[in-house]
Amino acid sequence: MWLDINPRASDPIYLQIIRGVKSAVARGLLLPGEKLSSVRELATELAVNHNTVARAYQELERDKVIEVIVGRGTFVSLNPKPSNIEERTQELKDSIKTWLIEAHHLGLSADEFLDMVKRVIFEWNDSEEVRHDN
Amino acid sequence: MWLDINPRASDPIYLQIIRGVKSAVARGLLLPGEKLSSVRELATELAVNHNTVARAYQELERDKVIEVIVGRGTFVSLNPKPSNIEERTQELKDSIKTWLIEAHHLGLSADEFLDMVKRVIFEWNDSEEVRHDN
Amino acid sequence: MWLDINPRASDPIYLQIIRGVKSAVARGLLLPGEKLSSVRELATELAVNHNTVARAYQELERDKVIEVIVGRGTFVSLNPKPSNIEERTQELKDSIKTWLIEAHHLGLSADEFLDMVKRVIFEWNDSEEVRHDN
Amino acid sequence: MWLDINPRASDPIYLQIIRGVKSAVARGLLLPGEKLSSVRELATELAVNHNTVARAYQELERDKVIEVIVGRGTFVSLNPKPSNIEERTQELKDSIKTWLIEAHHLGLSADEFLDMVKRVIFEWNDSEEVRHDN
DNA sequence: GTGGTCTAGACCACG
DNA sequence: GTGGTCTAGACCACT
Repeated sequence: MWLDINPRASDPIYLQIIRGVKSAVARGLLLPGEKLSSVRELATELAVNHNTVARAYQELERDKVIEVIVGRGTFVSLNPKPSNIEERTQELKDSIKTWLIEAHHLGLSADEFLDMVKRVIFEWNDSEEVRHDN
Repeated sequence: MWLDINPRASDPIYLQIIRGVKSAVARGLLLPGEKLSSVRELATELAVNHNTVARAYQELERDKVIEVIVGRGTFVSLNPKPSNIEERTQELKDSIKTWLIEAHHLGLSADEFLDMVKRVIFEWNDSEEVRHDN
Repeated sequence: MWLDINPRASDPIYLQIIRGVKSAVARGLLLPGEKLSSVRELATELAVNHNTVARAYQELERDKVIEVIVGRGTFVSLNPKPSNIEERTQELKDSIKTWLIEAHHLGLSADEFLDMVKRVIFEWNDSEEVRHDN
Repeated sequence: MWLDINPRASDPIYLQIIRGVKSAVARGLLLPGEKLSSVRELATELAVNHNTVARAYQELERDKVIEVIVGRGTFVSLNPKPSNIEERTQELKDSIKTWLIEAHHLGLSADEFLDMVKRVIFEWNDSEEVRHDN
């Protein structure tokens, strides 16, 4: 299973699902057009309430990451075009700034922080090409 | 005022205060040993309840960002030594990964993400030396 | 009820709750994975405000004694890993030293103090196996 | 100076003074009959408010650790007989139990806790004979 | 129903 | 005047 949920984590399960799906799409574990498990199937697999999965799917649809075709199911978008790019890019920058400050208080310089980012990207690339042909 | 709060933001006020103080310390707007506004003063300035400020101060003290001297007030730590460095460094990396995925879905490549990080750091450095001698 | 609180004691109620829970966990009255009373239930039982219980639970969670599963409740940690072990071990030693001095002024020699410690441990062991199989 | 105060510590200064004096007496740094600094002298030396020192002296007198002879000064008691021994012995036991539980949650067994107590006693004895003849 | 956050207002310990 | 604690009651997010 490419999705791994931790109910003990502090961030809400629906967010973990959203991130999990986004991650899988970004890494090519889920390909454009591919069908996702239904809400109830996924809820059973993950042992969570189906309302939780439904909420995650709704937000993913709003983000144009997935598409619902009524009567057919839910699919990974063929042309993912997130809607409010500007707003979310700003969020992204705010987050980076927050974490930069956090890093500072952890004793990391800006350069060390940058190195950490590079390392994360490297690890990410390293594990990316898992399934582009499956 | 170096701190400003948005009571309608989604993240809690006490967290905004914590981040604001950490940011001010990291940028030298608040110098080691400097006295902070008292709990009730700051509460009045920010128009929030004093318990909210108290909670923020307590968490900052646990993080060794600030120190309380009973009956005298609250001061920026002289030697800030955060305690759970390992754990929090891991959180930091997890966060970066999450935002890397988010960036991907915003149409940014890893390189573009890295550029954004560099830009944020640059802007940060640019505004850092605001008050080291004031 | 394995927890009882004295609202007129000098140490704060939330600390009494923390100690009570830690004690119950240490003695096996609360087993790993077991569900605790909800914040509001316990508040009612103890006749204290729910915020007071919430604060105690939050500190216990930071200490990894308990875990919160959102929407489900609060549970005794399966793998308790306190974080600041070194710092807190030092506090422990300082405390012992303080009490050793106190014992001296109560007319106890170091040996008698040690005997008292042994006795406390003995009484503790004696009551420990209360419910490992319940 | 045999007394060392840390205003940044979490426990109140007056308690630190009490403990400092008790410790000095227990170790023979202050001998029975010896004169203590006056309240105002000590307050100046320690750079604390004289009310704080006064409070500490009052409690030390109640504990029969020191004696005030009006017009002459304050002296270490010749026959130290603390008053409410039973009550305070119970406090002592409660404290030990609290710290035993704390040790448990720090991953220490009862035996390791006992070893720690022995070590503290040993270190104490090691530094005790500093000034019995001065 | 679960915990998390916030307000308003009160009291206490400390310096 | 400083922070620490507590209550009563409210609203929100999550499952």
